[in-house]
This record gives sequence, structure tokens and C-alpha cells, in this order.
Amino acid sequence: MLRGRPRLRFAPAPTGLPHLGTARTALYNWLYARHCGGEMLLRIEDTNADLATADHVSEIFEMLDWLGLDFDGEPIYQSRRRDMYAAAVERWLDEGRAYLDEGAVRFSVPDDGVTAFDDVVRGRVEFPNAAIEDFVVRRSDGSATFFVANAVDDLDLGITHVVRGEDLLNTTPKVVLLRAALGSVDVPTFAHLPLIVNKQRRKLSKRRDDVSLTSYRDRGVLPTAMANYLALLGWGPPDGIEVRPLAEIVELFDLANVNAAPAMFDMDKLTALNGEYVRALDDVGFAAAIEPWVRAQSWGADVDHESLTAVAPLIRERTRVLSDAPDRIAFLFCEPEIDPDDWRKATALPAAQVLAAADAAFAEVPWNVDALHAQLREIGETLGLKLGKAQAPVRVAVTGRAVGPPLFESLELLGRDATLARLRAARSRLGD
RNA sequence: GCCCCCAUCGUCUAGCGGCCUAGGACACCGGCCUUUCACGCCGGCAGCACGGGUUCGAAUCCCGUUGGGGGUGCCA
Repeated sequence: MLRGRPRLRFAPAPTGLPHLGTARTALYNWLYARHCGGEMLLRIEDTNADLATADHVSEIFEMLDWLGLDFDGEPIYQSRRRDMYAAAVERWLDEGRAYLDEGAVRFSVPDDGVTAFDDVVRGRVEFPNAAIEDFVVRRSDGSATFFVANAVDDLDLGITHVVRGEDLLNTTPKVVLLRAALGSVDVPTFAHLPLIVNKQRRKLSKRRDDVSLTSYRDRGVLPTAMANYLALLGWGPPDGIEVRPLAEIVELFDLANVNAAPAMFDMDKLTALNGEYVRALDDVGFAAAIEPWVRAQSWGADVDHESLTAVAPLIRERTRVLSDAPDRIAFLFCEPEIDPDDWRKATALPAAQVLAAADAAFAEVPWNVDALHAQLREIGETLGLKLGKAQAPVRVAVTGRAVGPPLFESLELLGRDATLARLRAARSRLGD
């Protein structure tokens, strides 16, 4: 066990789009480092020149920045430390701890004994050396493998806590062996985090599952919500309060309380949690948040920030992911398409009379929520309809749908002219 | 096959020997509120995989069984 100020590293391999599991690992490293006032290093494991691209590296930076995770010092690139790894392999070769095998160098693992280490999440883990093969430490192209870079760097950088996914648990004894062969008498504290799994309880995979963080961002998941949700995958706050700022999670978080069992990624819960974060936004913040999604619409190009701010109170509590927003407000900015099913249902009511009465009354009524509300209520009463029924034909006529934001607030924003035009269009559609 | 890990409501979790007739959240089902939907509020359904120990006492400790999962690359 290493003592002194904790020093952690998040060490992603830039071999593809940032992954949910990668993000969770980054987060847990960061949470613990910040919790105990330690150092948080970022190490890019780009030893595989074929897979590690500059694009992937910048995607990692982007992801970390989006999630709000910061790091101490400059990022460390393994690609620039190849000499150190090469020297380590040479040393093992000289000492007879490694040997050549068809152009590659393999580390000779003892035939007996066990290699063990302590894991904060799992307790003591032991591997019989007999079960560990003589693994490759230098490829035939001369490059060092992941195990070497890992052992050399963690030792050289003085890493005290290694926090990573459980899928790496089996590689740990190899790294421990190499570390000892480098002359180290101690090992860092390990914490192997539970895997994030899908509905089938299998490790999230690029092929089967939607694992790209970008895809959640593009759907309109707020980074604060994503970080909060990810923190809950393998850990729970002692007081049971799940939705809370990252700063509070930093205070409460401890690796010792991390669960060992795999955690299923649940989009429903993420969505619910995101809804809470969305609802906590003020009008201006909400408008700014949905703006990119609105802009992407055919009608969204000239929608200004003020209009969106005005619309915010109407749809905020109905928005769970930001990409939901444009559809709900489209009718305010362009001619709505009438939903056939909703139209049929609404016209089963005495729609003709309601629309005729509204058409007439709305031409005169003061254009504000209260007056419109009172007016339609009165129309309904005359026809023996509760307001809930009476508003339906008007809603479909004006918004195209049977459900949507509060009607009178919507009408107020839409304006008298557009409202009357749509009421009349609906009346003629009814064959009135 | 071999090695390793795991096991509390459908899901995420609280629980770290007595506070548990197991708490919260999501989902689901009722109800209230109400201009639709939503939000909010109230209520409900639902779990310690199984079998042995240890102990005065076990969801909590130990062993086994079963069931899941991960790894087994000149990927990381």
C-alpha cells in the first residue's frame, strides 16, 4: 500500500468514441481524487498506433470537459514514453525474466506461487501464477504492450490508486508481476469497478448497445444529469438523496462504498433524472438549452432567443430530454400538421359548435390567458361541456394535436390572427 | 476447458450482527390536483437466489450449491 497524498490517473485508450463505461471510470477516479484532495492525472494510452488517432484523443478531452471533470497538470501521452518501456523490456531480457518468442518478447511468469493484491471494492484477490501465461511485453514490431506501459507509468508517476473497470481485473496480476520485476516493493490500491451492463446483463458493447456518450448528448441529456446518473451506477449516497450537485457527491463519495455487482444501464431512469435537471432550469437557461434542437428544425432558423424564453414555461415540465422540445412547440412557429387520429377524436364531440363559437368570440375577446380561458369555459357551459372537453377541438384546430402545452398560454403567444385563421381552417375542414 | 468476479424489489441502490414486520429512487398500478398532457401530492404492487453452518440473534460472517458475468490477443 502506498502512502502520502493520493494520486490517481484516468487512463483511457483513444480507440473509439467515448464510451459510457469510460465516462463512469473517469468520473469515479475524479470523484475520489477530489474527495480526498488528491491529484487527478490524465494519461492517454495511445500505445497502439493503429487504433489511437488524434480525433479520438480530442473526443476524450471533449467528453471530460462536457462532464465537467478537470485534471491536474498536462495530459501524459504514452506514445512519448516509449523509451522507458523499451528500457524496461531490455532490463527483463538482461535479467532473464523475459525471452524471445517468434520475434516477440514474453515475460516469464513463475510456475508456482500466487500473485495477489488488495482491491477496495473486492477485497483480496489472488491468482495462481500457474494460470497466468507468459504474456507478450514487446511485440515483434518493437512496441511495448499495455501491461508494460501500465506498470512503468504507474510506478514512475507515483500512482497510489488504480480505479478501472472490472474487465481489467484479470490483467492486474500481470501488471503487479511486472511492477515487482521493475524493483517495486509495493503496489497501488486497486478498485475494480462493476461493469455497466445492458438488459441482457452483458457488458455494454459498441456493437449491440448505444454506448457512445455523444449519442446521449445529442438526444438532449444534460451533462450534469449524465454525471449524476453515472455516479449512481455502482454507488449510492448514504442519505438516499440521489439527485444532487456533483460537488455534494464529491463530499459523500468513497471508493470503499462502491458496489461490486454489475449495474444495468437504465435509460428510463436517466431520462427521469434528466427531467429533474431540465425542470430546475430557469426560462433563459431552458431556452438556451433547447436552442440547438430548435435550430435544427426546418422552421427553426429564425426563431429568436426571446421567443424561446417566452415558450419555456409552457414546455419545460414536459421535457425530459431536450430533443423532445421542438415537436411540442412547432405549432407556434409554423403551420401545424393535423394528426388524423386526434382530429377524429376531437370531432366526435360537438366540435362544429365549439369552433363556431370560439371563432366568433375570439375575434372580440381581450387577448390574454384569463380572458380566453373564461371565454372558452362559457362556450363550453352553453353547450353542456366541461372545459376539458370544450378545449379539445380548439386544441386540435390550433396545434394539430390533442395533447400539448397549456392551451390559453399557447394561444396568447400565437396571437389572435393566427388563432382565428386556424379555427376557420378547421371549420371548413369540418365541412361547415 | 482454465482463471477470476458477482448475487437485496423488474431496474439502480440503502443496509456493513440486534435500529429490518428490509428504507429510497426509476418503472408500473390506483387516486387527488387540473384547460389536454405533464408537473406536483397521496397510496399500492414488488426483494434479502438456495442449502448448510457460526451466534443468544443473520440480509449482514463462513462453507457449499445454483445462477449470472468477465477474462483467456503480438487490443487496451
